[in-house]
Amino acid sequence: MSVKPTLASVAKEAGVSIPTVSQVMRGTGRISEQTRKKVLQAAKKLHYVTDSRAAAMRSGEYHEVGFLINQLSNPFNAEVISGVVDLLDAEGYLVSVLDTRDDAARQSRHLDAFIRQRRGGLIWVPALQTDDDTLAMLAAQAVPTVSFMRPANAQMDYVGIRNAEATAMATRHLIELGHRHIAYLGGVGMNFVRKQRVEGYVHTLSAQGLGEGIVWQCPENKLAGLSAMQELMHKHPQVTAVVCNGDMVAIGACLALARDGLVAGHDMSVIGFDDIQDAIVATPPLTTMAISPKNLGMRLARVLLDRMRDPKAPATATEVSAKLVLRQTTGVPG
Amino acid sequence: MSVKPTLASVAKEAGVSIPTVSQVMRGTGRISEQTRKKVLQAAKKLHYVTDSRAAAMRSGEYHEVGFLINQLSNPFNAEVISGVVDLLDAEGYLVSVLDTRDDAARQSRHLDAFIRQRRGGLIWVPALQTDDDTLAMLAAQAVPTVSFMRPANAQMDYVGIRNAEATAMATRHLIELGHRHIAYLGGVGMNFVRKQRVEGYVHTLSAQGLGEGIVWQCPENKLAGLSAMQELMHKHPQVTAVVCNGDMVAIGACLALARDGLVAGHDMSVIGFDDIQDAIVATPPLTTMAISPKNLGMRLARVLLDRMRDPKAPATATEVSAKLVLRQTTGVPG
DNA sequence: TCTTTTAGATATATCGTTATAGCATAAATA
DNA sequence: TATTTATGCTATAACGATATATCTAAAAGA
Repeated sequence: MSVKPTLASVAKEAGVSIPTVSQVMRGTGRISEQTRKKVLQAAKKLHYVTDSRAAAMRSGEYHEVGFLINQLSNPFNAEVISGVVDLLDAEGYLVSVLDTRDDAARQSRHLDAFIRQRRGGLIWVPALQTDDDTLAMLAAQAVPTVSFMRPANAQMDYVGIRNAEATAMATRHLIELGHRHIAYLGGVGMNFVRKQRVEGYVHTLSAQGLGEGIVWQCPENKLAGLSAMQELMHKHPQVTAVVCNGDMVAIGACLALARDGLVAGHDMSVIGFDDIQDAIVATPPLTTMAISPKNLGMRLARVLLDRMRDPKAPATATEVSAKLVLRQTTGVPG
Repeated sequence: MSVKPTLASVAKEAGVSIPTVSQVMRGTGRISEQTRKKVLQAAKKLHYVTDSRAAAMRSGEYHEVGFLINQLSNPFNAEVISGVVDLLDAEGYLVSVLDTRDDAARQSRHLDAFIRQRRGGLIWVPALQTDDDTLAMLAAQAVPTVSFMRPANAQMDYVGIRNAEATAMATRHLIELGHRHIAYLGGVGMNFVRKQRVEGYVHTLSAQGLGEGIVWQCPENKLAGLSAMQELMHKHPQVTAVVCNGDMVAIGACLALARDGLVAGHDMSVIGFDDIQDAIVATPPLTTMAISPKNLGMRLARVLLDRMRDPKAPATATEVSAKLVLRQTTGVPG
């Protein structure tokens, strides 16, 4: 294997100076057609590729952004990422994804490494337990940053979901179907998103005089949803409907029903959140609060682009609404 | 927002020279305890974080690696990634994930951007239609690279799966159960992985005098698996068992059966590949050729580490075996 | 013919680090 | 006391690129 090609080696190969090569590569300055060809040929021969870190160091222009996500294995997130990448890719940015797994220590390490790389911008879902030191560090670095799902503070752009509105809508839907004992299932701890969602659920219940509700925890995956639903049914047999924190949990809940020979939408109503691809092929197909993850991702990307172009503009907060998508897991109480 | 802190600003704050700060930050050289404290305090106050690009440029040491994956939304890949990250994170490397979506043009753009960043290492699943130019470019850059799933060429390390062995095992299992009309379902085009898997299937069939088999294409997701299975059953009603290219397709196939009121493992045997988490909670639970994705990821990481430590060592090829995990989607012909 | 303009290239400084060598001052040795 | 050695810090050059200024030769104008 040869050594990495640099401007210097290309310049030598083409018999010109280093700045000349630099100008040819970027299409700036006054260069004769003859020299241009000579340089391009040499660059091609040596497989020259610009060292963007060295370039960025001098020019101050960064075309790399990072995306710190809290759970890479969640298909909803994967689709958001694809939306972000689609738009930023078209604008000439490289998007690198890092998985924090919602662990503050891991996030801190990743964030440190990210800052060390001096990328152009950052999108992140602040991990649970994110401490003030981390926020102070991030602010000190002056990196254009957008918070996703969970707002970090008022000085930082934020893109998220109207969570309370969505769960209120879901709960209302179940009440209108005639349900009186509705539980909330999913999510762990009282993080921002879950707090909002639970609030929307609780407020709607109490506004209708249906008590304080039943709130049940579980991690965001199918297996956890399955066993949580089993426990819930055992402890609270009067429940006839559940609002779920996410589709994975909702699908898990439906699996629990199926194991007991029950049918979702008939014996028990289940409503999800996210509208992941699995929701459509689930049996029965899942009624859910739909977010278009791809659009959400593109919105995120646009906010980040705006921030990078104008670092001094006031911070923005963007919230998108969820839409109730009726499929077959909700119905009148059986 | 303040300007980004540098060694120079910390040096000024602490009243010492730039090299002194550099030495304190890295714990090298001879520094008095007094100066050390002074510098650390100044660094903390300004939230100084090393610019790793500038550092790497001088020292030649890179602690960032990239992972170009062909499908981020596939949970199997997500688990492989988590294995890679776990090990490399512990060794002080930052892993950035890029999604090529198996598109050669997108891969080419990402690879270019990656090379421009001069990272320390690369793991990639060469996209379908990867051209020789791309390989030549990569070779010219002298970046430690490991190919995953699909070998790029003999000069490059490779970590993958014993595909033919696995599908042969799967096919043999079905034959032993008494099946005589076994189809192969899933995958698109004749890429390396699919070719090997189909070969394992075809050889086993013909060795048993069961003809050439039926090979059916479809993308690696549940919905595609569902409709492909419907078509397959319509065109080839004699088929009683299918070997699938992946669990997503297998689960989709089971959904197709359920829609027709059929039961996998009884009316039709289905065997998957990967053993993703969904395989366990599928109804019925999926029989599959299991790979431990996390271990695979850690293996990958170790090969990359070895390569980075010794760039001149001969290229290695590592293949892991799949294990038949019996659940409920295979049984005697109904 | 002499000056001015312009095209086409290059010299030089710089970005934020690290590596190497060097230079004081204090301590240890002869 | 003179010399060596160790300690603690700094000057300088480099990494690979870009920005700015400069320089030469040819073309255009006076």
